[in-house]
Amino acid sequence: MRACLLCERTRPNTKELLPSSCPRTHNAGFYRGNTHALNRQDRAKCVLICLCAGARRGGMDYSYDTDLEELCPVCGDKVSGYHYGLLTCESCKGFFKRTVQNNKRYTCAESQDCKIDKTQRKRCPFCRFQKCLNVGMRLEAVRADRMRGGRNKFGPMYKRDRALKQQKKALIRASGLKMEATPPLLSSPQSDYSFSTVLSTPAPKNTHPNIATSVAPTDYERNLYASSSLSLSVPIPAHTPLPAQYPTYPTLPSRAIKSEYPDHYTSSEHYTSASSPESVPGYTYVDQTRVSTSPPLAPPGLTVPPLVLEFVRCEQDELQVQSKISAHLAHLQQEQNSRSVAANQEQNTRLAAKQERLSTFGLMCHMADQTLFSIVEWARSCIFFKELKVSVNTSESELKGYFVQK
DNA sequence: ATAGCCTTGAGG
DNA sequence: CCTCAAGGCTAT
Repeated sequence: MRACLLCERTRPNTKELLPSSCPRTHNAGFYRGNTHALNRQDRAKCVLICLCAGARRGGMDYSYDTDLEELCPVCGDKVSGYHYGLLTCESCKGFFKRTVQNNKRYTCAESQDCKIDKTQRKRCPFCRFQKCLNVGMRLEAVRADRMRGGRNKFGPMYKRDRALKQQKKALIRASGLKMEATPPLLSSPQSDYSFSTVLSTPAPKNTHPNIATSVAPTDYERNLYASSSLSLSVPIPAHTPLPAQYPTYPTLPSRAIKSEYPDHYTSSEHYTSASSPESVPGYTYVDQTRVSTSPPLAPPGLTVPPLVLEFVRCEQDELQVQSKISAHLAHLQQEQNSRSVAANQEQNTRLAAKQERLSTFGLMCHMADQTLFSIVEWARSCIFFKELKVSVNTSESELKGYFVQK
């Protein structure tokens, strides 16, 4: 018997139960030989329990890095780790795996807009799987060969996402300590920068017609899309905008990996004749390690300026932004495919070719627009934007009219 | 069918 | 050797 690395209570060195000390984690399965190697979620449980019992190891506080506040973007349940591209709960992980591995097809008895939350997630597998895809779960992360263990190509993405979240936490925690000592400078109702607040702030009801109206938003989603009161959000195609049963994603020529399941989830054959074989998209994986590095962590004791905190608060979750962009690009590509087919049907006349060029140019303009809107949205979500004075030459209504129009 | 727990194994 | 995200197993 040796002491637990975390709570210093005795533990067995073989796989046997030790129910009297740490009932949820000191049991079989959480050990590996003599190493007492807990994975993150188990460590989180153990730390939580041990903290509740007043345990500390070497005076160190283990209340950080529990991730317990994170909610599954599909059903709002507690996440258990990164699964198929993003942080999800264990049940949605299993559901997604079963669906893809067994090539399941579901139908919705209602109007494909069922609410998916922890208590109702079993009701409609169609809408649940739809939501899995919409929030960004990746089909290609399900292995066709069913090989266990190891790592996939999403590792760097998970790592970077985790690092970003840790940095946010560190900044927020640092600010929380400083904020306790000094009165808040900001008059915003969201001037509480505690971790739990940032992750699950109850937000105003989403007003965007394309976002989460067909699938009821969880707290997680409400937080994600809460930044804008005007309709500046990049729309997420929910159920109807995409022709396929489930959304499709664009293929990029480099660093693109395709789902190992060449199935109906990616195909649009049932819904449109516009798709050529090469237009049936795969799934794009962007190597996040190539993206420029994030600002460094705030050293302990450093006072973080409120402005920096405000920018951090406004920053959207990277994986969510990615999935939004992917979904939108898919929609654009679908439009383009339709136009291409229309052009072919006109026997490749010069007029059709010209139309094709124009549509491609239009697509590019559209993408540039969306990029600009995203930047504007980010800027608008800062409370400092609201404090800006409207210039003499431009009335506030004109400005707002511009943004609403966009 | 679901969901929680367990095993596996590449990569760090 | 450890981590953790895959797949597998199984009670419900």
